[in-house]
Amino acid sequence: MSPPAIPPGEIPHHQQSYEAERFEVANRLFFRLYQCSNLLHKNGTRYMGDFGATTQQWAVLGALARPLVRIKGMSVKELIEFLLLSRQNLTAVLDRLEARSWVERIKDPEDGRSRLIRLTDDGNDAWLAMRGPIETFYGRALAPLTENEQVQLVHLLDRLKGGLNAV
Amino acid sequence: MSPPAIPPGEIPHHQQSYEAERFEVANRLFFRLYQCSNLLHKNGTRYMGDFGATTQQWAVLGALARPLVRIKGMSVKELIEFLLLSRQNLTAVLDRLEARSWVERIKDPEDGRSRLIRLTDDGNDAWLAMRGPIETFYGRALAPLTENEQVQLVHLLDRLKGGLNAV
DNA sequence: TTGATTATATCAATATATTGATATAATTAG
DNA sequence: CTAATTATATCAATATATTGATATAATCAA
Repeated sequence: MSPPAIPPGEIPHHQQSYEAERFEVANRLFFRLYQCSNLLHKNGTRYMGDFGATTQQWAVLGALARPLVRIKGMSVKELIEFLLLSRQNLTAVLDRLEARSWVERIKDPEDGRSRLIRLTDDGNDAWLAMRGPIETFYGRALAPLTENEQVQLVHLLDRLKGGLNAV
Repeated sequence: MSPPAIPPGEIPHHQQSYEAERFEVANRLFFRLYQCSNLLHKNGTRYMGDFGATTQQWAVLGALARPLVRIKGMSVKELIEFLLLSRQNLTAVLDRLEARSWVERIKDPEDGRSRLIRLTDDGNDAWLAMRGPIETFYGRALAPLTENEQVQLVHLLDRLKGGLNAV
């Protein structure tokens, strides 16, 4: 038997549905990402209620609380590249954190143009106090996933981040 | 040989590092989610530049363009539960979409209190035109993942959504 | 029918979040 | 030394995004 003729310029039916299926998977993937992000910010901020903090401030404090950064601080440019948000937006978040005395802007001894953002002692205390609710949040949010699945999800999100960055 | 004695009230060292490792995985997972979400909105909106639309409007149009919804429309309440954002926020997004004549609010024949949000013909045309850039965006963003990995990621995000919803 | 509930809308306050334009100061390259 | 670059900041406009309080109209339960 010879294969069925395909009219020129027309996409075979099985290939059309293949393309459609690929789109459906991608669409579902990004919509789930969208939903998870909405829930992360909505419920995450709720968990930070006792501190009057938001998930954005949580992210900044978390970045600055890392062992090596805790002492040296981090430049605005580094924070922007790490958190992936705009300079103007980060400035506003830092202003609020500075107004609460949770972070301070100090001069970079190695580059006069640069200013280093550093956690204050108050900011460090706040971060340590937040760790409790954050651990509870993590535990509950990740309850449906095994430890292996969590590691796997981190790897996949890592790759997705690379793709989204190069888009 | 007897096992080493563990001082009461003190957590054994190997268990401490286990807990710390668990937290690290969770922390990395949610930070990757945070970064991916930032990139999705930042670059996604850039891809919608020709239409002057945002990722939020993209999400709403996508929800309303689905086969069964296209004709009947969707109540505000259903949209809120689907998109997982606040009523006040959705109202503002719908106001902008209505001002552009991309959606319309019609009375629900089955419930006088409810109003159905429906895509207009203009809105449907806009959505169809957006499909091109969206497919390009999806293709590039998912380039680092195999088809199997994409399906797997959808499943894992599905579970994560469940956890985040119950948190 | 009265009363509670439900669906939506609106107003206000606050915090993100983007792009674009402009400004200042410090470093670096020529 | 001069000029270009770099790092940050600021102002403006617009679009999300939240909670809380208030209002209106329709449905539903008693």
